[in-house]
This record gives sequence, C-alpha cells and structure tokens, in this order.
Amino acid sequence: MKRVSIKDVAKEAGVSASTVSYVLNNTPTETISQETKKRVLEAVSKLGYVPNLNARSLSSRRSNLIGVLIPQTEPGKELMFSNPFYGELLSSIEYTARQHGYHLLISGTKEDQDYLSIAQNRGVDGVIIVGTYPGENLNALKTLGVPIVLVDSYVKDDDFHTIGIEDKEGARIATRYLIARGHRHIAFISGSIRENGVNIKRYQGYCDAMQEAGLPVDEEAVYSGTVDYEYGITAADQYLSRGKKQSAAFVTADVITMGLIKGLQQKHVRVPEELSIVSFDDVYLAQMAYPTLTTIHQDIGEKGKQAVHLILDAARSKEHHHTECILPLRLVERDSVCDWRDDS
Amino acid sequence: MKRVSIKDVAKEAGVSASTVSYVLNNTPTETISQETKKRVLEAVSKLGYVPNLNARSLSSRRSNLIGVLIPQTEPGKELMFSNPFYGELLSSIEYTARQHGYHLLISGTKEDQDYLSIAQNRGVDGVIIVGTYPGENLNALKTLGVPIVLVDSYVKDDDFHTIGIEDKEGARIATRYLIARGHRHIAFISGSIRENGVNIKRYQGYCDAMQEAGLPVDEEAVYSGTVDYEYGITAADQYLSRGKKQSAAFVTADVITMGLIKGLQQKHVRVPEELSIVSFDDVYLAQMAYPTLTTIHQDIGEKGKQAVHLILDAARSKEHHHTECILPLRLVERDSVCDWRDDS
DNA sequence: TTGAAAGCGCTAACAG
DNA sequence: CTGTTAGCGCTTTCAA
Repeated sequence: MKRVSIKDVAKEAGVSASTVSYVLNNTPTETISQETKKRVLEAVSKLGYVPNLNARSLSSRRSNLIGVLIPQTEPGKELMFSNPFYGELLSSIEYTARQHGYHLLISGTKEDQDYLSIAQNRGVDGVIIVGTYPGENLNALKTLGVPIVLVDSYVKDDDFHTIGIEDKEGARIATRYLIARGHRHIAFISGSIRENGVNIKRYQGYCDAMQEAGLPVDEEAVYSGTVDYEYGITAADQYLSRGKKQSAAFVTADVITMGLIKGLQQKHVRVPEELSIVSFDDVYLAQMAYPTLTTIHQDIGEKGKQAVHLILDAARSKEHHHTECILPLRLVERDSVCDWRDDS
Repeated sequence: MKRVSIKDVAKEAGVSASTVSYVLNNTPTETISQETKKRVLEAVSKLGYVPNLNARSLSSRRSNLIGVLIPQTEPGKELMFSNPFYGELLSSIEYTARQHGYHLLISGTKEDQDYLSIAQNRGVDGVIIVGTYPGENLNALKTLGVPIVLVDSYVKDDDFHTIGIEDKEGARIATRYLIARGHRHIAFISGSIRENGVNIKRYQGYCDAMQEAGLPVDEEAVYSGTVDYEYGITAADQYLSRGKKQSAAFVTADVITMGLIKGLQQKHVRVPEELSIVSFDDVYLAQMAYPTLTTIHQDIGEKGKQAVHLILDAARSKEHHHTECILPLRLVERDSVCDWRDDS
C-alpha cells in the first residue's frame, strides 16, 4: 500500500537515487555500467516500482500529457459526442498518443469557460483544440509556451499549428457532382457559419460550384443551424415549409444528414427520389443510413494521428515554425443521390 | 512566459506562500483575515496566477484526476469508439467530473497491457473501468489504494464499487415481448459471452423467458461475436446460411443490430416483416435506424454520472464499504418488431 | 492570524 | 561511471 519511491529502489540496489533515475530514463548524457543497470532494474521489478509522473513533471517540466479540448456543440448540451466525428477523432488521437507514451487529458469546454487553466494546471506538453473558438480565448493559450494544434480551424497564426482538410474543395466536389447529375436547385445545409470555421469555407465551395455552372445561389436554399441530428430534423421541416424548392442538397455533416433523412421520411418524402443528398465526413453512420450516404470522405483517423504528430514533432524540435497540414478529400458514391428528372 | 508561482503571489501580496495556499484552498483549520484574503486574491488575479496541480498533487496526495479505462473492443482495432455507447458514456463521465472540478485521464487498453501503471503513474484519485477484464488484472489495481468503479462488470469484490443495469431482467423483458407478439423461434445475438460479463446475464434472461413460455433454446439460434457493426453483418449471413429459422431476434447491442439490418437488407430480407428485432442500449443510433429500433433503453448518461459520484463519495468518506448501483431498464417500442404470422 | 521550514518524488547540473 | 546537492511548486505541521 505504501508507495515505493525512487529512494527505496536506490537503497535496494545499493546506489543513489540519481543513478536509478539515469537508468530509468536512459539519460543520454550519463553512462551507466551494465552491472549497475542490471541491479537497478532488478530492484525496480522486485519492489514493483512505478515512477510518479507528477513528480517527474515537476522537476523536468515535461508531463507526457496532451490536452485535448473538444467543443460542446451546443451551450445547453452536456454531451460532447452528439456527433460521432468527435468520437472517431478522439479514438485516433488517444491511440496515437498512447503509442508514443503520452496520455490524454480531455475536457469538454463551454464557450465561456477559460480552458487555459485546464492545461496550465497540469503542465501539458501540448494542446489539441478541435473546432473553432473565439480568437481571444486562443490568444490566452499562447502564453502556455507549448505547441498548440488547431483541428479544423482557419485561424491563421504563426503560434498555432493547424490540421484540416480541403473544405472548400470538398464542397465544390460535392456540389459539382449534384450539378452533373442534373440538379439545378441545390440546398446548402450546415451547422453555424462562423468566421474561421469550416462551414464558411464549405459555403464558399458550394457557391463557387453553383456560379461555375451559371446557377444562382438562392438565399432561401441556405439552411444553417447546429451540427446535430435534431437540427437535421428541423431542416427537413424548414425545407418542406419553404416549399420543397430544391431537388438536391449538400449537407456539411453526416449527422445532420441522418436527421434530415429521418425528418423527410416522417413526412413521406423519399430520398433520393425527391431529394438527393451529398453529405460530408463519412463517419460510420454514413454506411448505416438508409439509404446509405453519398458523402465526402475525410480520413478522420489520419487527422487525429497527424494532430498528435504535430505536437510531438514541435515539442522535439523546439522550433517555432508554424506547420500546416491539409488532408485530401474524396467523394464516395452510395445511394443518397439520383439523377434529376423533370416531374412537372 | 515565465510561470508565476505561489511565491510570486506571496511577494506581491506581501504575505507568505503558506498564507496564499490557505486562502486559495479555504483551508478549514486556518483562519485568515478578510483583509489579507482580499490582498491575496487581488495579487492572484493581477498576476494571472494558476496553481500547478502537479505540485499540489505531489504534496497533498490528491490529484483531482479520475482515470477512465475504455476497452478496445477488438485486439486488432485501434479505435475504442466502434460502439457509440462508449462515446455517450464518456461524455457523461467527463461532464460530471468537470462539474466537480475533476479532470479525466483516459486510456484505451489492450487486453494484455498493464493499465495499473497508467493510473499509478499519475496518482489518480479514482478509476472508472468500463467493461469486463480478466480478474488478475483487476486485482493489481487494488494496490492503488483509490476507489475503483467497475461499469458493466459482474466481478464481485468488496474492493470494487460497481455500477450496472438489470441485464438479465432486460433480456427477459425483450424476449418476453417477442414471445407476446407471437414469435416462437427467437435468435439470441450478442458480443462475446464471458464470465462476469453482461452478455452472459442477458443470455440467461433470454433462456429464462424462453423456458417460462415453454419454448426450447436452440443452440443454432444463439449467435455470438463481437460488439460492432461488422459482426452484425456477419450474423445476418450466418442467419441466412443456417436456414433463416427464426422469425425474431434479441440482439444485445444497437450497434450490432445496425449491422444485422444492413446485412439483411443487402440480401433483401425485410425487417421486421421477415425478422423482428428487439435490441439493447438505445443509443442515438436506435432512432436513426431504418426501421427505428425497438430496444431496451438504458440511461447511459445516468450511468456515467453515478460512476463519477461513486468515486467522489468514496474518496470523501474514506470508508471502504463496497457500493453497488443498479439502474433500471425499460422497453422502448419502435418499428423493428411486428407480430408473427404464419407464412407457411 | 500568519510565517518558517520540511518534504512530496523526481531530475539535472556539478563534482568527484 | 556514480553520488551530492539543489530545486520544481505546493501543502502542512508547528511555532510564533
């Protein structure tokens, strides 16, 4: 029950505490004889010694901890996983971190909350921030002096590394695809369109594709709410009450699409016959859906992996050149789109 | 950039470091004058002081950290969130912990990995373990000397607190419901059936209900695999290759059911007309499914919340009486079940 | 009501 | 090649 400390090990092995430390950390500047090393290792396993990482962190100023900030989608909501995207991303981050001997300190965040202290508190070695936050909050984080990776944010700042995807291009591909299938009235349905967020880029891509094809962007065809299932249902209602004017929609998140389809089905509107949909993300939901979702695939696992690597690399090299990583996107064709045909 | 420490605050306020500590912790044994308190607080906010929790943990032996161990469903898989159940549970745990000033240290675990050290390392104040693990691994955790909560495990041990649901009863309710709807050949489809796991209880509940009704439990009607979408598809294939002998199935996880339905749809088997399904969990998937899932609802949010409370209470009271918390279940009727009618 | 001092467990110069 | 020493930032007796 009594914790065994480095001193106990030292005593057992008949060496000093620092020697034990050197052996355990493979300290490059010190060189220990095989004999001593062996004795120390034996003492360690005999006593079942496990280093106290808090103490280590105190004196060495590295914690092997990575802080992860996941946005709470909605202020009122307590759950951060209303979108499976976060779960998949977090999985990948956790796995990659663990491979490298790092642990994860996770926290959801309320908009108004000062998440700076969370990190500062624990002396994390780096912070991964998912989503878009107001700039002033981010600025406070700089004072931490550790690498910070922004996932899916277009905040440009030399002090932050970023990892994202070709949001605009993805939206363009999606929209073009619908146009190629004969659709001319195409809705854009997304979560909130915020400065430096992904949705504004996707909106631009959507507009670009429409304009390229000489199609007007109708104000009424643009739906914006929150990134969750419930909003999808709401959007379905709005679509119907606005007169069902589009034959296709580009939706910026699979989870919204799920709700949209559900909402439409409840009103006996068929997908894709009456509304073709190209979605975004390709989370596992996309295959579970009925119909399965034609969607812009992003490699969420890779996103998480790269985020961790950015932290580790930055921590290692100590250089402060900002790195930007953009992952490619591709369209996956499934069953939520059909050709447009004139019913009138 | 330079971290401000308690000493800086002390200097600024013209008091000693210990006084600052007293003020910040509201130490009950010490009593500080309003005047001093005010000066300290002013200095804190002026300097933007944030306590270093590692240091605090070192000297006070509490870390305000809760360790959470999430099983990696499959040895080969790197992702822990193949089942949205974990995401929802973790959300709730995180939220509750944060409300109480605790942070979460999460880790996936490989079966063979010694997750003891993860916790020991960081001096967590408690550990929440989700799922079933081999007993010997758990025993090692006892040496930590902190409260441990087992979620969804039937390991009985005075050193562990447990939180779970009425698995057996839930299965009984589900199976009885199918029987009441006229079904006589009912499949049981689940993840691996392990000692002390939930599925063995659910299997028992299934058997009980069958026997009560005088129905035989057919070996061939029992399918067991892994708790994921892919297995559901596999189970669909098996069901067909074994001759489609059952008119209904009780499936022990919504995520498996999703795969099952998909697998059946691919083979043009209709749900519920050809196979009625009662599922388990009622994760958000259940409503997204087509058809929506009739399923045994469990309150995942409550489960996470209680898990955290068990830790906090145990840490506070220092008593070591084992607490057991069992949450109720109920059937939610949706669209994946219909009455049996004789087609032959 | 406050401060001085010891120490939590570890690392990192610096000696030897 | 190894030990001594001095902290890391905080809490907590104990004394004043």
